[in-house]
Amino acid sequence: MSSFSPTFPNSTPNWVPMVMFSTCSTKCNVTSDAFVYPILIKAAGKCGVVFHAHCIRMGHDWDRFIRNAIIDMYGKFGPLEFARELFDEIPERAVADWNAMISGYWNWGNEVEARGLSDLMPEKNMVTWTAMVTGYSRRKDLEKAGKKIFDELGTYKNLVTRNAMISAYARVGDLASARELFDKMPQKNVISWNSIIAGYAQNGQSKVAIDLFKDMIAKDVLPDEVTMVRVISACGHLGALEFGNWAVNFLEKHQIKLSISGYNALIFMYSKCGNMKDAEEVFQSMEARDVISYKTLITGFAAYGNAIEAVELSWKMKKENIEPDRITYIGLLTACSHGGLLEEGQRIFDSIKDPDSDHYACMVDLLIRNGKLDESKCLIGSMAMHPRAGVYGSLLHASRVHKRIDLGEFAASKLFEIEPENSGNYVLLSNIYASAARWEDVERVRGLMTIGGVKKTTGWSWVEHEGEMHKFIVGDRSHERSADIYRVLSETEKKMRLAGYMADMSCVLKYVEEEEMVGAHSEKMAVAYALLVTEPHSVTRVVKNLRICRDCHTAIKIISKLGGREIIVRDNNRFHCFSEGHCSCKDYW
DNA sequence: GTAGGGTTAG
Repeated sequence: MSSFSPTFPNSTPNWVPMVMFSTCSTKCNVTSDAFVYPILIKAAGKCGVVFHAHCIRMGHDWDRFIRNAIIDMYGKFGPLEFARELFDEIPERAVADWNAMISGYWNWGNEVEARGLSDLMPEKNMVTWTAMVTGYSRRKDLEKAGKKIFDELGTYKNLVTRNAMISAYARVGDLASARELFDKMPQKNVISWNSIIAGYAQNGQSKVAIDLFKDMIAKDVLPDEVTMVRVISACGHLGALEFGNWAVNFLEKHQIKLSISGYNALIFMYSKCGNMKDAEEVFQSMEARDVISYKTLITGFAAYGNAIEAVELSWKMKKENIEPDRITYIGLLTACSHGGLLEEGQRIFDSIKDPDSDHYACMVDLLIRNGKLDESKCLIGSMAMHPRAGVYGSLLHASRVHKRIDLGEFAASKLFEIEPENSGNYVLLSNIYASAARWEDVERVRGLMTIGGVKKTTGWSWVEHEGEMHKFIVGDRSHERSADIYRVLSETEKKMRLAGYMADMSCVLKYVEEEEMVGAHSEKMAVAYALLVTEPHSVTRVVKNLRICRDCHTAIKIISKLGGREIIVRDNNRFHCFSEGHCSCKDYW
């Protein structure tokens, strides 16, 4: 962050709204300069400027271009009916008019009208096909109707349609086809790279996305903002702060300017990496913020346990007249839950107009963390909709912590119905029985898993070192420093035991042999590796200050270097900052 | 000299 000084190049240039305003105010009394208007309207659209331009009067040859640009604008920003009115008034429609209208329908998710128009139009071109392919892939509906379009494309294959197909394949999760098409392309441009990088990133393969980005650089293709947004976001998902900082330097070096989404990606990356100071700095430096800026930072604070900051942000949001959406509320409730703000959480929950199952799950979690297990069961009972897995998941976890077998059985029975394939639920229930020494029940639950053919998912974890990601899989010894890792692991265990941290150790090391918890083994490998490459001699000191948060026992990840007496550990989506024997979440054992 | 491809959130 040190050398990072943001500007806002993509804020709307002043002249655009001015010209737009004069266009409208003169009732589109176009002059011979009218040919610039379609370009200006398009430019305005790219900047997000919407203006009222429904008053077009035809009187000039160029007006059909203006009208087309306006249809496009309404198609993007609404109201769509205005676009349709203009479209219906056209006596002789050009292919471009049909295409603009069809894209408008797809933008608003109206497949029926989009398809209807495409069937009606007398002649299609490449643009029509591209719009249709993209439309179907957005609906994840390539199988039903889009495949036919793919085949029909035939002679229309060019750079743009291929790019559209790559992102279409990626959007429906068919990365193999996307990659095949990408590799075989006679020409590529930056959008081809963006499409394939986005494809991997969207499908949870952030590492491949970053590797492709490295390829791209090596091939001297200059990335643009969209590439960087994807790469920075991928760094966030991986917790790869070193490479993320490299990317920030790259932005500066190549003078790639960021818009709001670029800044949002930076907020996301820094928050995910536990670097809330820089996340907040980016947020503060922005000239304009949207709901994503807010919810990303709120979610970051929530994960880090800074409930007050999260709640204060929601007030600031109100002042800026930005309406929280459902994910913002999830972030806020999570923050209250992790920060112990029961009343504030309850107040926020009550203020949600139409709470969904996820909001209930957060609320159940909040009640449980405050010891209100039976109240949470009541809340579940009061739900108008069918509770999703997360709702019972919170209850099941709490039942283990509070040793409430009755509630655990209740939650597990529901979870076995909703997601019978999820091995974690069986493991948790069997652990609940085990902690009460009810071995017959332990065996019974394991039997259920065998009968149902439920397989434990393979645990894996990773840690970043010098810009490279190291992946560890349960039972895997293929890492080049595997011998060292196991040595550090066993030394750590001994030192922890000598230091008298048996209880904490259970979370980090107890299950090395048993591999009881999903992923625990690989997480420990990652921890050991982090110790190995950072400060191998400070293991004892770190261990002395370590307290394990009750949520950490499923997954532990060190994402920062072990400097001083502070250690930042990350589980799936939450940070725990331990120092002096305290955890930032105030939720440690 | 219109229209089509890539963008952030639990």
